[in-house]
Amino acid sequence: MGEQGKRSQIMEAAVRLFAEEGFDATSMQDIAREAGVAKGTMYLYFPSKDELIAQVYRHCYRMDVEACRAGLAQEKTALDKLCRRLDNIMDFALSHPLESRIERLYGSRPGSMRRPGDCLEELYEDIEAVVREGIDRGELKNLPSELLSQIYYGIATAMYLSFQADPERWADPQVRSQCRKVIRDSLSADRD
Amino acid sequence: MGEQGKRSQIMEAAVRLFAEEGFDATSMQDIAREAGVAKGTMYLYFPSKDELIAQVYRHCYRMDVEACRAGLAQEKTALDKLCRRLDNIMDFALSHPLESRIERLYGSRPGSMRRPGDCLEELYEDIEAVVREGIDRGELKNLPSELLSQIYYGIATAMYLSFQADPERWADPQVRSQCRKVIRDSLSADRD
Amino acid sequence: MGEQGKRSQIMEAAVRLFAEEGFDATSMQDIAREAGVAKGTMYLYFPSKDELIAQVYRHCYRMDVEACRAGLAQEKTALDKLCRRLDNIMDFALSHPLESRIERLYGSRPGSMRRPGDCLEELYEDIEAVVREGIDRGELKNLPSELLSQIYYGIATAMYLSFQADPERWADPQVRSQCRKVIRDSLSADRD
Amino acid sequence: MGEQGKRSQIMEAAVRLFAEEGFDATSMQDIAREAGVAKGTMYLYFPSKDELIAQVYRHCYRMDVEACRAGLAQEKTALDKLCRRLDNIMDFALSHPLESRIERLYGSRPGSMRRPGDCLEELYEDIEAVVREGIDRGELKNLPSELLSQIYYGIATAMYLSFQADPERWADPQVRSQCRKVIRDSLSADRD
DNA sequence: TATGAATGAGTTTTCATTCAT
DNA sequence: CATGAATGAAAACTCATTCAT
Repeated sequence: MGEQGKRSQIMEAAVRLFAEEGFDATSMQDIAREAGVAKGTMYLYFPSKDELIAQVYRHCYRMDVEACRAGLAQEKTALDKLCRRLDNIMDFALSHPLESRIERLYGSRPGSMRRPGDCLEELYEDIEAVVREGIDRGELKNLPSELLSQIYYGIATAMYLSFQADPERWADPQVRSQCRKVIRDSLSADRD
Repeated sequence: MGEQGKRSQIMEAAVRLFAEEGFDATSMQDIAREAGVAKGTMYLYFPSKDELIAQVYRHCYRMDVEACRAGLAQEKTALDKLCRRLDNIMDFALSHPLESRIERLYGSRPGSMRRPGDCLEELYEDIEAVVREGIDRGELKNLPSELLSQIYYGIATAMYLSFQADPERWADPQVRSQCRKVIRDSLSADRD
Repeated sequence: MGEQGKRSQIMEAAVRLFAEEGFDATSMQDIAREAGVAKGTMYLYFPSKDELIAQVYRHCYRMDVEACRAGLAQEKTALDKLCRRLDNIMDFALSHPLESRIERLYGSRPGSMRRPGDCLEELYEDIEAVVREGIDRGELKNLPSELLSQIYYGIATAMYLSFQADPERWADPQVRSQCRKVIRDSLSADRD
Repeated sequence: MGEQGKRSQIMEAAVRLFAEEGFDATSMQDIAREAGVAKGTMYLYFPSKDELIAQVYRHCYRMDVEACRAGLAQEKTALDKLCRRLDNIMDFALSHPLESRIERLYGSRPGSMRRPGDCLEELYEDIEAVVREGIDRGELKNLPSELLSQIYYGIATAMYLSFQADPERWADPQVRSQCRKVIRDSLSADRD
């Protein structure tokens, strides 16, 4: 596991340490030690610590995006898509706590907004497209799609934080359906 | 504003810089320069950078707690209280973006969970008490109070992030009532 | 005790702290606190830390010189004078351990040789005069007086260090006479 | 001399500066400059200034111990051993004035007694064993062995300080024999 | 490609000294 | 006289980055 190259070793070590200690409290030396390579080797694969951080983030982010898109095509309504995606989000977050932590740490990092193409955009755009469609069809509340997407993510994050302490509970089908209900209730338009 | 003492000057400079650059990327020297005092002066008022960070955080946190509690007593139902509090949260967050940022930065800081009595506890406990009561009365969804509180905060945060770009929009009464409706829909129990 | 002036308070506090912690590890602040005066007050009585150290040393040194000269006039032979002086040295050292420590600390301080008139000179000159006379009279070994004086002091210091742990033992008259014998044996010329 | 490694360069520079300026008055920067290396390099070889001091001391101490033990086995009586050792002590001290100074500085350092295994123990124990044996055999004065050892060291130190100014004089065989006589006279028991 | 010794800019912190009150 | 807030030079130590091997 991890021996298809020095690059992966370094990335995995970095994910582990960054998630546990934070970006600033982790030195290049720490990562090199954890990865089992020399300090100089780090710079053969990553030109700088900043770039390593960015690539670690992008790595985690890509895994998340991939996982979150699974099976979305099968769902018809916007709410079904959003609920399906909630499952994906939770499954990923609970099975990849380190990568999730990295995403959150990076998102709240000052200065990260400055790097274009860095942050969450793809995830948000996916969601916003679905949300926009749902609003247009009258399925979702008539609020700015950007706001509604944020709310959706806010709820998903809340659930992740809550289930994180005891990931087993999320496996319970009844719990999942209750959580889907929360999503539906918050986002769906009044019917009648 | 800010000349009633070196201590305040330093705190205000620290709030500004920490919020903009993060805790680690801001040096004591930077803060001293921004505050217009000498490096050594910092240590007359704060025994270490760690302690400065902690006190800056507590300062922001206290302002937030105070602001969020305003007028809660007048509300009767749990939902009314939560909606009133949403107003307070948004008003504070939009009028004190730096302090809000500090709160979020500190909360996601690795290692900050270790200092007991530090983090968000008071705010969460306030909310959880209301939520628990609402659940008991059948007013709110029958979910773990801790989860429901997280969801409430998740939605509030989402709204803050969304309105942050254009704080004026939150002043619109129609927008506010729509946002309250989201809170109500997500948290309230099914009636029948 | 110590209230005949700020100056004395400061000196006494300095003696205590310098003896216990050393010159470098004791800050002006520490001394001010111990003396119960403000930091600035220190500089009304001593122009600098270096000067305070020098004056503290001279104070201890003067006490020592005074104590060591007591009763010397009554003794006739060089050996009697040296033995009497040994008593004085030991009595002073054991009853003024702080002052003795200061003297030793200052003596081994690098850079202290540079200040003229600082170090031990008076004590040494006293002794050397006696020693020289003793040599001339054939009473003491025919060695350079400077060497013999050093040896005398070396033995006295050794005794001080040895009795320091249990000062009571020095009160025993038999012990004292044994110690005098050591002095006599080492310094006196062969008789025949 | 000194180019068999950075570590030695640093140690030698440290010995020089510590001996001349003292431990506290010598900064890591000073040593780095004297050794011709960068500040950071110091910390590749010594984890802290305290540790550097301790290792410098141990280095000097070991050299001393080694030198002082030479040829002791050949001597039979306690007095012969102590005289032979006096030669060793003087030879080492006069040929290694820096190392000797370091030993004395470290010994009189406040706080150095706290590090166990640090100070002079080995040297003292060596001597005390010889002294104890000499007392038991009636060869030396019947005084506490600890006191007699101190006196021996006191005399040796006195001689070192005295010859330091003009080391050539110690080479004179007549001088040496006179000095040995002082040792014999001070320590040996009365014969009759 | 891989190493790790070497660097030096930058960080936190201390403290002797000054000076307005 | 007395104070103690303010200063800034200097110290110990860290760490991203380079480069000779």
